[in-house]
Amino acid sequence: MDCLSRLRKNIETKVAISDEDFSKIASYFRRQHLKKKKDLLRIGDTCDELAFVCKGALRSYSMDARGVEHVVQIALEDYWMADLYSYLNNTPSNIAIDAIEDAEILLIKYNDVDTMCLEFPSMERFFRKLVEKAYSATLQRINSVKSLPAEDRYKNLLKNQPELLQRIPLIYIASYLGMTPESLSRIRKNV
Amino acid sequence: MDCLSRLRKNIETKVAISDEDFSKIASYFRRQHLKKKKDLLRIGDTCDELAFVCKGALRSYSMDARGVEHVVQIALEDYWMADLYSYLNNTPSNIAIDAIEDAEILLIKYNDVDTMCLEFPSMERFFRKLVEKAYSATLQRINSVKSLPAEDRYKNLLKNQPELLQRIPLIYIASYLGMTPESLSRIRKNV
DNA sequence: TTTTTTTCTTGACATAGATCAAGACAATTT
DNA sequence: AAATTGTCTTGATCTATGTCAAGAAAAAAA
Repeated sequence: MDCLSRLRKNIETKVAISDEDFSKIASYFRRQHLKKKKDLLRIGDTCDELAFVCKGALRSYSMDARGVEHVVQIALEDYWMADLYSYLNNTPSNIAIDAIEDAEILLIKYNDVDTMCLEFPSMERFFRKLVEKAYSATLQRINSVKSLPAEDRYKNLLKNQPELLQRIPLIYIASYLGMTPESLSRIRKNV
Repeated sequence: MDCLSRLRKNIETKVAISDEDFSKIASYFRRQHLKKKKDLLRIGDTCDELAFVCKGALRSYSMDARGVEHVVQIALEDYWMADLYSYLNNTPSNIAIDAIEDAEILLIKYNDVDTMCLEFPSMERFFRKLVEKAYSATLQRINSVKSLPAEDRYKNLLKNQPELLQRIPLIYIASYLGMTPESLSRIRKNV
């Protein structure tokens, strides 16, 4: 399936749109290919775009005082990725975004999101619902990082997002789950 | 300041509204008093309302397998609180919400949020921006729980939300920060 | 005020998970 | 195919933070 069809399908999981509206909506996006390991956003840059993953995988990560990377999010097909914090607060980003598989993405400027949402109220609704869902999932994740031992966090991922474990190197998964690769390896041996 | 004025001011930090529209918007909300320690939502119930705090303080928390409470969020005046996850997935809530200070709140049914947003596009925009901000803050929080030692998490809270430390018992703060009261006490002794 | 309950502190000890190190694979690149 | 780089595993050890216990202080209830 091509990039724009995926986008349309993704939007239509939440709101209905006409062919005519969709073609105008689509024109706000630009397509980009991102080779594995290439950056979409560097730490220190200001993020002003939102990415929709059509193919491949992106990850966002921060770096702590000792230079250790911490994976914040992993986005496979049909997921959206950005550093909202950097944009909303107009501050340099403290996270980076890169591709962990060759990726096809659609990009839209945040300013254009706002414009588009005024032009198409159903897109305003779409983004509200999209962010609501992402927000609620992230609160669940905070809760799991704080209240579950490493093994349970791994088991939950296995149950809820098995595809990640099949596609993404364990070093990234470990970091996403908030543990070291060594710990994850030992946990997997026991499960 | 009365409850509805606070609500209006909160909305107007993000979008403009006329007197006429606001009075219709206000009519979607109902006011409630919640005494300290009283529940707004119990674990296992389905959450179908969104709360705006006019006065006092709410907290949401989960309970782990051993019966230990984990504070997910603390909401002082002008903050919104709900278990979005329960509503969006129509599942029994795995978090509870109660008052940690006597509270005045405004409640609105989620279904009414959707209706209201169709009637007033600026409210759709308001909620999109509200949730965007909450989402980005929550991602930052995940990152801090995963990448910072307990002492740094405490220092960040001290810098960013000093009011919490003045008003809220440290047992809740500790849990919110993802540590035990004992650890927080020792950290505070050293800072 | 007195009593009861809740919150906070401190010490002794335990432990989940981190760190360090080294080797085995696996996947890219040349 | 060989060389290089990236990923995964395993063992030995360490450490930040948790757990348990007990008392002090503060707040709420009687």
